[in-house]
Amino acid sequence: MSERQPNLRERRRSETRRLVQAHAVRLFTDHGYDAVTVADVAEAAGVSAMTVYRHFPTKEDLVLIDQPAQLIAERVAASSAAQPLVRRVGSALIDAATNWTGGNGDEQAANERFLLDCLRLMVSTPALRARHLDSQYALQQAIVDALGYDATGPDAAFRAQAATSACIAAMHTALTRWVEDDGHTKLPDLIARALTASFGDDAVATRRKD
Amino acid sequence: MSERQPNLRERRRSETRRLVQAHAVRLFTDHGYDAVTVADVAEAAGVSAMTVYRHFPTKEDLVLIDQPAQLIAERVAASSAAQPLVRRVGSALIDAATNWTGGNGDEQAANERFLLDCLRLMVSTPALRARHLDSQYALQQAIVDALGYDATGPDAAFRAQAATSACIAAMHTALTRWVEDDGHTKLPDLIARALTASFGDDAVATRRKD
DNA sequence: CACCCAAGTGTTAGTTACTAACATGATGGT
DNA sequence: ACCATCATGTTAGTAACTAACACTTGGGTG
Repeated sequence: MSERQPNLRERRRSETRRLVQAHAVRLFTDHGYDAVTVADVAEAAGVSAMTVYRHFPTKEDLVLIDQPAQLIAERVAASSAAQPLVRRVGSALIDAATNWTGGNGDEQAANERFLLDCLRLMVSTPALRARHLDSQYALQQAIVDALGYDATGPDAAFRAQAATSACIAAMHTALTRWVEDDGHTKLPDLIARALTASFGDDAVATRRKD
Repeated sequence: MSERQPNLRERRRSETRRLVQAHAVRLFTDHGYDAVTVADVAEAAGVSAMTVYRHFPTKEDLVLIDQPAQLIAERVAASSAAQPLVRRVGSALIDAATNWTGGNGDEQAANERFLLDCLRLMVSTPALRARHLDSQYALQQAIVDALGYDATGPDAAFRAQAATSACIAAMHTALTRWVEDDGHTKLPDLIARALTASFGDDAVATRRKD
């Protein structure tokens, strides 16, 4: 909390970015993603269409959320290589989700509501769903790199790819359910249940059986 | 092989469709998906741009392949409900892949080469990869329906969703590897290996332990 | 065989996402 | 006080689609 010295320019920039995105999600939610043009969003936010594109490369990016891929990858890399693959990845995913949705401030609650709005759109709109799935594909690559099985041979790398993709798919199912429940169920719990349903009890139960 | 009585119109129609798609995949492979316009494809195929859109709703559909979702769903529905979820789904996927890539005629070999070209584009082009992942999402819904766990309660349905999505993700990893190997390794074997890496030996070994 | 309907195709005009290039006004350091 | 830089606006252009209308041709019907 010490590098709090953003320029006026930077503050303005991130503020318009936030404004544009907020108006976009609201309009998309109210009238449907396809029925709202980028020009509409720009007008609602009081900027030009070009400014929207300067902040968000595509219309889809107005809704897509950056998952903390960096954070997840770090946790995976830090995990013990002695554990089975699915547990290494699964634990990292649960861990990251805890830090992601946790917190109980006022701002945090608003953030979570916004996040749920975005995810609702992502699940229901084909174009957004497709892009979101592809971004999880990128997350998969980051995790596989962090696992460090590339050098062990092509077969080990293949197994790492397979196990990681399966874990992420289970997490995606949990995410979908989380949205359907409007965020009432705790996300980490949902992920743990999804992993258990896919890989069995021993893939998740980190508390016993060290 | 007995309902061979297609109209001349229908034959012409499917022939132009095939022609357009073949030229499209060739051009995309040679110059890159983004560098080729729909007008280019139309010109190469000797038709108007409008005709291309009449056969393929979007440019992406020129490359996307219909996976035999119907076939897979039927096999899942026919499998014994006593088996664990991942084995029910996994066996169906392996089974379907066997019937899909099998065969050894001349036409079959050409089909497989075309299929590999399409998949290569799907893996390397972001827009196509995203759409492909979304189509597998649709496959997931079909499989979950076929599993028949919807009526058993919301928790069972959630477990079915999770396990199915994980299986499909593993299959997708196998598909990607298959493309990288240019189809040299047998696809069913790759799927089996991916499933084993994710879920352990007992998820696949159908030969012993009935 | 003549007739007519419908299907496949072409043409044109329009919308929308997105890009490139240049102009302008404000910010921030010197 | 001065100037470079950055955020933004404006304009013009490309390409993926869509809608509407006209034309040709295969195919069934009298």
